[in-house]
Amino acid sequence: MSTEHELDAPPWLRVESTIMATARAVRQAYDLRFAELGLNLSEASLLAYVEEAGALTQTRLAERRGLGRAAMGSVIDSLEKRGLVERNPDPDDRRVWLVDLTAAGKEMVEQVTERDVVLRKELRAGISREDRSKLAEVLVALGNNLAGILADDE
Amino acid sequence: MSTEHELDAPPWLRVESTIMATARAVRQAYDLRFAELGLNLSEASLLAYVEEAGALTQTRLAERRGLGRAAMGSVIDSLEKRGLVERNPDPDDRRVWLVDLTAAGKEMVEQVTERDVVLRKELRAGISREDRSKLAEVLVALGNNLAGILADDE
DNA sequence: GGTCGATAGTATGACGCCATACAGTATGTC
DNA sequence: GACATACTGTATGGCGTCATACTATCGACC
Repeated sequence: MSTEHELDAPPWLRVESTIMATARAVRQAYDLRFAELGLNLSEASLLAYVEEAGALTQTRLAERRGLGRAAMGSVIDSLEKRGLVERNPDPDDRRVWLVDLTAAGKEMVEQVTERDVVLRKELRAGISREDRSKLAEVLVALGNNLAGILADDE
Repeated sequence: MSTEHELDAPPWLRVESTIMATARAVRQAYDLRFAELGLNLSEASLLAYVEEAGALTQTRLAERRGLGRAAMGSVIDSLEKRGLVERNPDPDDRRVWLVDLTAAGKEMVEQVTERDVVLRKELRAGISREDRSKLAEVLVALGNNLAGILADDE
């Protein structure tokens, strides 16, 4: 099996490294495909998320998308500059912004989705549904172990 | 199945995001455990790799560890400053350095390996060998698809 | 109703990695 | 041998993310 060497290799060539390398490649591939739209992966995915979830505060968005609040703020900044997203005040809490799509943002989401569908099909080539399911399952288990380690050690 | 939502969720919550989040957590966990040694993951893994593979040029190291040459250079810089690694000239090629461990570096590798063994055991908790094997296999397949995409689009 | 601890968003500085451009060196060709 | 081409390592600037510290605001308790 071609992956056997991955598992029997010393730690530094192992699954952990493969995960990180794959993550970098995923980002590159999405960035490449979204470049025509003037977006990167973080921006495109936030647009699509807001369309689905509706207007949310920045902290909620950060939590759900797995980013820090500062990082989320800067993604929103750049989308706002391009007029794809707007910050609306929340009448009940003057600390927060409710981030929502503009009309231009809604149009952009369609472009993003089109490209995403194509890219995902290419990524899935030769990988069965069960394989993908298993991948997610094991990654989640790994993530849980990692969360425990990070929490325990403070 | 608890991961089902991952796969049926919109693209932005899917396997790709999980991969990237897991990659970040892996880095954090290793960085945390190596912090006592004054090392981060990149530095520790390079030390261990050099011990295994012997003295190599920076470009070879970069290729095998999946980094760019510039990034590899700066990892070596910081290890060299701490006296864990040394750059020796290659008598046959004045362009290159042969990067090798110092005596202090060899001692450090033992510390690194100890901690790595412990950490890997924790990471593997509840994940069978077949699961890990499958994980690597699917990640490699995904990586190949990604490499094709990145190459095709230039 | 004032005060105090929590929370939202922002500013700043750091890190790891990348891509590009550059100077020095090697190698193959005429 | 001279020259063009390829390759090594480094410098620089950019990107995305994080951690920390700060201000403004909320909510609860005296």
